Amino acid sequence: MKNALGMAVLGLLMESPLHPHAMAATLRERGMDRAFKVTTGSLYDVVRALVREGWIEARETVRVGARPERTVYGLTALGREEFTAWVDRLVREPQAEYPKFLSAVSYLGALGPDGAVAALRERAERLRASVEEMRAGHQEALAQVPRLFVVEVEYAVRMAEAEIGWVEEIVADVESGRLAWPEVAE
Amino acid sequence: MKNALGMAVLGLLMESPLHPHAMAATLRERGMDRAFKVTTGSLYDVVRALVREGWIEARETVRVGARPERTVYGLTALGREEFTAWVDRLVREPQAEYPKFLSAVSYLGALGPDGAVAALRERAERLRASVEEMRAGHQEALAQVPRLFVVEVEYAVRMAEAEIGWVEEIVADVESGRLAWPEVAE
DNA sequence: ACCCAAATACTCGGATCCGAGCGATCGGAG
DNA sequence: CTCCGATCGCTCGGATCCGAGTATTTGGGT
Repeated sequence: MKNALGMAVLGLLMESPLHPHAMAATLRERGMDRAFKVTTGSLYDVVRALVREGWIEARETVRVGARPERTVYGLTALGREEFTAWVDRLVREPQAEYPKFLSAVSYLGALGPDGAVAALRERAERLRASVEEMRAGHQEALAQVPRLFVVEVEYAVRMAEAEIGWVEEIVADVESGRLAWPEVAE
Repeated sequence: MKNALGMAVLGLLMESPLHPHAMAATLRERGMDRAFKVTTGSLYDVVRALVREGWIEARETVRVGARPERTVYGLTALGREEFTAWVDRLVREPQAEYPKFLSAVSYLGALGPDGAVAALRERAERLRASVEEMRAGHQEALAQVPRLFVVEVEYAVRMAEAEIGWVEEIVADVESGRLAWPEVAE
């Protein structure tokens, strides 16, 4: 089990049994799709994998009207344990991840000083917008649920702000010449 | 073309034609494998994709001794253009990404206040170690190449520091009760 | 009464990812 | 000279990912 979406599924089933379509709907409704990429295709794969591991199990398959059957899944005892173990592990151990921006920054040189400054400025602008949006959503959410349930938004905001700070610093360094531009493949 | 490893390949070929195995070796030698996940399997897929797009082309296939043939690839004119366009786009537009930690934080509640504090403390510790390591590597690198070529390490360090800051703040908030723990599925 | 948009619920297959493995060759210790 | 481990360079196939498609049904507007 690699896919973090699996964790979201376990998290939902901690509350009550559900069928896959309902899981997707609930995740989106709660805005959890900001933390997990929830695509239908993957979801069904993930559910199958969780069954294979014995962490969830089919409870019943019901048919409402003449729509496709719904298979309702529930947690097993093992699944309950694995869920917290999973969360614990991901919190404890930083994973080596490869954000696209990190890759792109490695080749900042290719843009030339002016190109780099322009692109970085635009990024900062977009980041500011997304921070604004997240903040607003967070405020709204806080009116309805305890802070603990939306604390991940605070994390996302903080990270975005740190990135903005770094980007602006680099822009300043390029403009002041503190970040020299050796001649390089253009 | 989604895979950022493709960008790394183009970046290398800006300097001179190479065969896949040499690309992997060079990337690792230069420590670029901190920005790109470089696995052999993916590399050959990526190279094939770049050929399909017409961004690189086979230049020759040579055989040294009786070892497997090496196919040497070089950039096309199109590839040259696409490289900078690619970098530019990734710098300008923040991508929605889904770091595992963000997912895990969404379920921090499942650990209980004490469990959460313990896990977060360990994370902070590990992050501090990795910052230390990055800093050391960066110093060493600066002695040999211009800052521009290792500026992505500065970014990584900055982000890690921001994360440490956030983690420590949350720990404090939990301990002081500023982050309340509604009773919840355990 | 009728039509169309949205919702319901899932399947399918192509694209991608990636580690294990493979067959060969080279360098150096004895 | 000969054996062994490291290196060379790549292939293969399973696992995963995921968007587009399918087929029905409900609901609201006219």
